[in-house]
Amino acid sequence: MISARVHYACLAMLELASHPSGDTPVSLREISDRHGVPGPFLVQIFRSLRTAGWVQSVRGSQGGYRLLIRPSELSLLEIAEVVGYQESGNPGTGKSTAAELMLQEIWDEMSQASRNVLAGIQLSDLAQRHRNGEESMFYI
Amino acid sequence: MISARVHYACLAMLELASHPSGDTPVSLREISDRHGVPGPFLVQIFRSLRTAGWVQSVRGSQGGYRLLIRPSELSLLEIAEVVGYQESGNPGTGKSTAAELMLQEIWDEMSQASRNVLAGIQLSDLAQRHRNGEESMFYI
DNA sequence: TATAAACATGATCCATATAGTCAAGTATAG
DNA sequence: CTATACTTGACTATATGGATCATGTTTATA
Repeated sequence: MISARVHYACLAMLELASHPSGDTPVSLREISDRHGVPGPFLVQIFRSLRTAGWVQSVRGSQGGYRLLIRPSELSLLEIAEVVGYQESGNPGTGKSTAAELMLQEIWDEMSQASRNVLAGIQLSDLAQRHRNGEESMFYI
Repeated sequence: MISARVHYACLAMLELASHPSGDTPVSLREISDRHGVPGPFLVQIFRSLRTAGWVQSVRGSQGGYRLLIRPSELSLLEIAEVVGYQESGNPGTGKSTAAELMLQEIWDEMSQASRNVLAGIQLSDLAQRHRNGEESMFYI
């Protein structure tokens, strides 16, 4: 359902958001080591994050990435989408029986339901929850 | 998001549910022709539906399939699952950072949200909606 | 009883997307 | 000037889903 790409991307952004800003940037190596993320794969993901303008790359020794955007202004849905969440719409796009259209509406509704979950969680929520251990504090 | 398999399966069950019971069974050919469903693919799908015990096959000439279950007792989620909706769980199953577990919960919640949509629609709802043209009458 | 209509079963193929890799290059701290 | 680390672009491999084929079995009906 959720691709590894999206999973890693959110993990990475959370890592950046949890890092004291103004400090030395976070290297891919750190993220790659801390969680089991395959190194070169992270590179691909960060390319997308950088294109989106959310992170800044610092080249050279002691380089890495810094967060550019306020974590409260970025939802998980936005992150997921920028690394390729659900490019291709649902099936059946093209034919058209009454029955098929009806089903199509349902698939859309479904898709919307899951997107709403992601849309409702900001990166800042994630970071806060992370700091406070594992207590569930989204819907308070 | 929704596979063609699931789409076709729901379409097929709707077709059976819309057919006067006690009448001659519905042949795969009819379904295949009416909507653009590739013939031999339907065979695969009906194998699952039959194994689930929801349809009865009638072999020989004039054969086809009959619905065995009450449409009000079957949800779209059940149909989707029997033809292989979301066998494999979300990614990350195996590792375990605090951050990863936290994300995992979110993916699960997401998955649950979409499943709830399907779980909330019975085959009978679908059939009724189909009869009454295209008016939305799910949440009344 | 012969034949055509249909389902039954199992194997197989192909296209696409995703996960993951490689290599050559550039920038920068120390 | 060297090690570290990002940049870019191409590339491979594996799994999944979609779709097909071939062969066999059952049964209505002419």
